[in-house]
Order: sequence, then C-alpha cells, then structure tokens
Amino acid sequence: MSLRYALIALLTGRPMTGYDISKSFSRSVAHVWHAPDSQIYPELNRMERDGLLDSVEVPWGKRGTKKEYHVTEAGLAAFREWMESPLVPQRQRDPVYLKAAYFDFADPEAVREQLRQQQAYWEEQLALLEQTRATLVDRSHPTLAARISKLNEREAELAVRYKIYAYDGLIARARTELEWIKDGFALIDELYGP
Amino acid sequence: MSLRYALIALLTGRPMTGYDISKSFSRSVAHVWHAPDSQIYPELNRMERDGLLDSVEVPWGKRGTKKEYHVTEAGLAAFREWMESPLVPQRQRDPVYLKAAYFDFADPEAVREQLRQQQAYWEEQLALLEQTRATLVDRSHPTLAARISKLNEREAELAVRYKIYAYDGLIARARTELEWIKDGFALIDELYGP
DNA sequence: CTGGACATGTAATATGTTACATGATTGC
DNA sequence: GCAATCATGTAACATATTACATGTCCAG
Repeated sequence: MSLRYALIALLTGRPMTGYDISKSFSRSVAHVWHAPDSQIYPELNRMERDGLLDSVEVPWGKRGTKKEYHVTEAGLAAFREWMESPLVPQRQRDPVYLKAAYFDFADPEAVREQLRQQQAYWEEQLALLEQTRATLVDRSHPTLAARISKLNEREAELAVRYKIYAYDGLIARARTELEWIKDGFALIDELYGP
Repeated sequence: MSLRYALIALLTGRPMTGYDISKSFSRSVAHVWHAPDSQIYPELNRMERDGLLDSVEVPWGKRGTKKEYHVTEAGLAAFREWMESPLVPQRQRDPVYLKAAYFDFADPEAVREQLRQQQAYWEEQLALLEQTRATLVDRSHPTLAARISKLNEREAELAVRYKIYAYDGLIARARTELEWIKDGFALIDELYGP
C-alpha cells in the first residue's frame, strides 16, 4: 500500500499527470521509490475513486488532453495519518546476501564477475545519489523546488533538511554495500589466490 | 523466483520437511530470507513436480507421516546455474526512506517515536546477527554443521567463510541503519529543539 | 513526414500476505 | 487430558512484473 503514499508524496510538490509521475519514478525519485506505468495508472484511478486525488483534464496540443492529478484534503489527511503510523519492519529478502552465503557453489571467476557488476551498479547509484543530494542542497531539484515555492522559509528549511537526511541514508547504504563488495574481492583472493 | 533457490540452498544442508524449513525461515535463516508457510508448501510441491526436489514419506509417531524433501541432481544444477547468473539489481522500494524524506508532514514527536521503534528493531537485529555470526565462526550453527559434515576441510572452510562474509554484510548494514537513525534524532533536536 | 517523447492504459502472470482450516504427536 | 509443537495445506486478496496495445504531439 506504500505506492499510494509515494504517489501522494510526489503530488504534494505539484499537480502531475501519470506520465510525469512515471518519469519521476524512473529518474531522480527512483532512488526512493520505483513503479512501472502499468502500476501507476490503475492506482491513480483507484485513488481518485477513493477520493484521495482529484483530476483535471488539461488541453494538450490541438485535440489532445491529459489528466493532471492533485491531492485532495482527504488525500493529505491519509498521508499525514500514514506518516505518523508506526512502520512495520521490513522482512529480509535480498537475493544478494542469499547468493553470497552460498558463493562456494559457484566458480570463483563467476563470483568475481558478479561482484564487479554489483560494484559498477552501486558506484553508479552512489554518483547519482550524490548528484541529487547536491540539487537538494542548492534547492534546484525540480520536485523540491515546486514544493518549497508554496512554503515559508521555516517550512522550506524543514522540507529540504529531511530530504537531504533521506539521501544521506541512501548514500551511507551505498557506501556500505561498496565496502562489503571490496571485502568480497579480498576474500576470494585469500581463498583462491588473486 | 528466488524463493526456489532459497529453498534449495537450505536443503543442501540436510533433508527437511516443510515445517523444518518454515521454522528456519522464521528463526536464524530469517536474516537472509523469509517466507510464510502458505508460500513454502505450495512451492515445495511445484519444485517436486518440476524435478528440482524429491520427497520421502517418513513415519512420524504411530500413524503420522511427514514429507522430507531433498535436492535432486537437476535441482543442484539449477541452483548452480542461478548462482553463476548475473544478479538483476534490486529496485529501491523502501518505505523508511520515503517516510524520512517527508518527515516534515508529521509531528516531531511522532517522528521521534518511529525512530525509536526503528532503533529498537535494528538493535535487536544486530544482536541476533552477531550471535548467529558467532555460531558460524565456531561451526555450531545447525544448518551449517549439517552441511559441512558432508564436506572435506577445504570445502568446509569455503562454505563457512562465505557464510560469515554474508553475515558481515548484514551486520554492516544494520550498523549503517543505526548510525542513520542516530543522525535522525540529532536532526530533529536541531530543527525543533530537544 | 518521421522519430522520439508524451500520454494512458489492459492482460496475463508471478509473487507475497493474511486469514482460515485441520489433524497428529509429545510432554507434562 | 490438555497445551504446545509438529505437520500440511487452501482461499482470498494485495502487490508487482512483463508484455502488449494505441494514439497524440512536436521538432527537425
């Protein structure tokens, strides 16, 4: 059910179409949440049906229209309620750690290759996260900028600081993963020779 | 589809019933993988149908029987193939970071309370992980012990070291989460006063 | 006038959760 | 004999993935 709240969170910044949201979910916001089109559009419809969102038909070009969604009072209330409700701890289900625990079933070269892939992935993530963090610090991040334009300085400060805080967590996590991967290379070298 | 491989991984140690597996998934192995009964039993049946597992009816008490599953050659081959195949990077979908990015929508006391809960959760996890790690180091961990009893010293060393490596990753992750939570308390104190 | 971005979905499948259901065995 | 544990599921629902389908608009 968190998809709902991720959608509301995004829409608190500015009204958006399903397409806008979809793009956000595969670009900068993707670090915090991701969902494919096929999940977004039906969920937006359900949320409108449930009164959490309102939509306005906006002209698009000559004949086309698009639906811009914005959060209703009920939606905002539901979001606040979720924000204040306790978090159910996530259950562990991460294939990476499962694999690592059984690396002895794989060829050491195959293991090295997988570690390299993971390393490349996390290095790229880390770079993106730090880049995005910088746009939060200077307040140029588009979604954030849209949101804080409607707030006073104190409120804006809070919004910005918490977003930076979230990114600091993601960055720390990425660094931890990279450290662990580095240890993995060292372990294989030790067990099989370089 | 990783559930399949998690099940095979467990069964490489020793033959088990669905119930045994279910218990493992909610005790020590839960750090690496978790699944409820209702997912385990049907999946075991499907895996037997697909030839990855074999089952033997074992007497249990006077009239009862239970099904002990063991991995077939085909199952082991499938496991090795999965172990050597590249990992598709996980997409981010973590409600904790989503919430953190929007903490300004919640009352600071509610935020503190959630941080306290997260802290308690991760501290408990960390303790369990370190405890389990110790049973890997001295080779008293039941699943591991069953597995290495069938291996020579070199193979046992590999199996043990990789499992410790996986737990080191989980422990590092838990510590990183705890650090981040600590920063969260500091941030709220700074923004609202202690 | 064409390709890429914009826009909105459906369908089928896979995976995961919650609740319910049932019975045997073992230890006290 | 009674409670806790062992044992094995089904059913309904919720969520997520993959593949497909269709059409508009805008820039070059």
